Amino acid sequence: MATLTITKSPKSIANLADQLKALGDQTRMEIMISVAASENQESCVCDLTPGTGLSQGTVSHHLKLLQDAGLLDREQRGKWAYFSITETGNQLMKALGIIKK
Amino acid sequence: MATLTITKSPKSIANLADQLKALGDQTRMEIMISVAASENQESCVCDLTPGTGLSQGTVSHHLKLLQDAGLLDREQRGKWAYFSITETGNQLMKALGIIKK
DNA sequence: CGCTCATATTGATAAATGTCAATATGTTTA
DNA sequence: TAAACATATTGACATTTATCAATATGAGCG
Repeated sequence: MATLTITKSPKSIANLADQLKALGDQTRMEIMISVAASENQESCVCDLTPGTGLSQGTVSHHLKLLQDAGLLDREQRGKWAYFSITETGNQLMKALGIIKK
Repeated sequence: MATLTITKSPKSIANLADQLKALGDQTRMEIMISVAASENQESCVCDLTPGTGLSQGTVSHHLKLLQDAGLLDREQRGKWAYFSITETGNQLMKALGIIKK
């Protein structure tokens, strides 16, 4: 027998695979980092769009994917939609060593 | 400024995104776990195929993707090709809490 | 209320991905 | 060397994905 132990249930494995799928994309990874690195750990679409070189609609689409994966939260404040890293997202980014502390 | 620190270079970020993309798939995640959990942390295609419910060719394809992402090593021994988790793959699986120790 | 601004959605399109069946490659064995 | 076995590759196909331009939605403001 192997000395290691599988620590996750099939369900959480599937869930994790979904999260990794969301993060396993250059654009979305950059978005997550950008949000994490921004003031108050939150950004609106208008802040995120320029850095990607993509259209506003496309960025909105990626944000939705990250949101669906449970990695980003969305909050509407006035005209702006603010996206912030969820606790899940934070844990994942930390576990991967992308962000520290 | 955010209190957190981005700890990776753009290049290693891209590299990590590639690894996550490889792991962010139910089938490939199961393959990785299966390899990790197997005797000597290695498996041949014939051992891995039945569990997936997929054709031999398809499993071979997924194994190649995992290999290309640097998560699996391949070693030919006689007629069999043995796949084992690379150090990189091991670190990633541990970081994600999929395997322990 | 009508305008403007920020974001979301839609429809279209091209590219990437997952899959299989069939075939090719490479290795051992008779 | 021929046959058998394990794996890889190829070609085809359906599905998913990334993307944009255009349009819709929704919120504040004049």
